[in-house]
Amino acid sequence: MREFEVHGTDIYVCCKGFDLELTLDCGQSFRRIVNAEQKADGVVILHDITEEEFLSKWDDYFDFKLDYEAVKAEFEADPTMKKAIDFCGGIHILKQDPWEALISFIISQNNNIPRIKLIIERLITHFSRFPTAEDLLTDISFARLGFREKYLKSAAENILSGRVNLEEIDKMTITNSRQALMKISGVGPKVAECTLLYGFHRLEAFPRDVWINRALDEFYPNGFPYIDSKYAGIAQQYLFHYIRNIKNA
DNA sequence: CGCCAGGACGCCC
DNA sequence: GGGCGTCATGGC
Repeated sequence: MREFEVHGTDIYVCCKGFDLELTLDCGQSFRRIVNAEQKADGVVILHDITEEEFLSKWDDYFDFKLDYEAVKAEFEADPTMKKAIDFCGGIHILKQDPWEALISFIISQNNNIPRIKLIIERLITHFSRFPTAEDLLTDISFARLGFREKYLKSAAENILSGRVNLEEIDKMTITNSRQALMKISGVGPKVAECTLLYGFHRLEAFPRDVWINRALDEFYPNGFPYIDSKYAGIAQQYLFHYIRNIKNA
């Protein structure tokens, strides 16, 4: 749980263990939408916002109200998770816009993070905003999406027709929400899971990408002990960042 | 030249 | 149900 103070147009937030840069650049988000800086351990300044904006938006975006120290304590009984948490336990799971998470993770498939960021940057530069469904139905060949272009158009069509309704998905059981998202061509189990975790903040969602599968094969040949935790997605994020970065260290 | 990147699809058996 | 080639693009 966080505490905060208002200083003019800035908000000072103190949230034990939180690491801003790690959270923003650990592969869950592909663009920076906040003007903020880390001042000390767990202390962050959010610039140019009001208290109302903090409480209605950024407090949820950064998931400041969940007690991550308690969540981590649950996972630390496992030696590999202990190492991962020591390495990157400052990560919070961002609560991003569901539409943006959906589109971003469709782009992410069989792609690398720098190029995902580049493609999203091209789209935003062209449309002067994160692309809407209508935007995506125009000529977007400039973005050089490759085979993913048709998948973005499928997403846009399904949203505009109402066949896929993000507001309804938000209220569904996770099993039904997975099924609903996968009605979009180009959305399989992994993209659906990422959309649920990072867009709908379903912290029990557990995306399995190539890195997580490597980590599971290497460290958990008999199964991941926290796969059914209500916070499995948080454990997944620690493991993901750990396995990706420890190898080249 | 090859292999890989926060996968999904279509086709095969 | 599982296995495998293919799909654009770009970095190394």
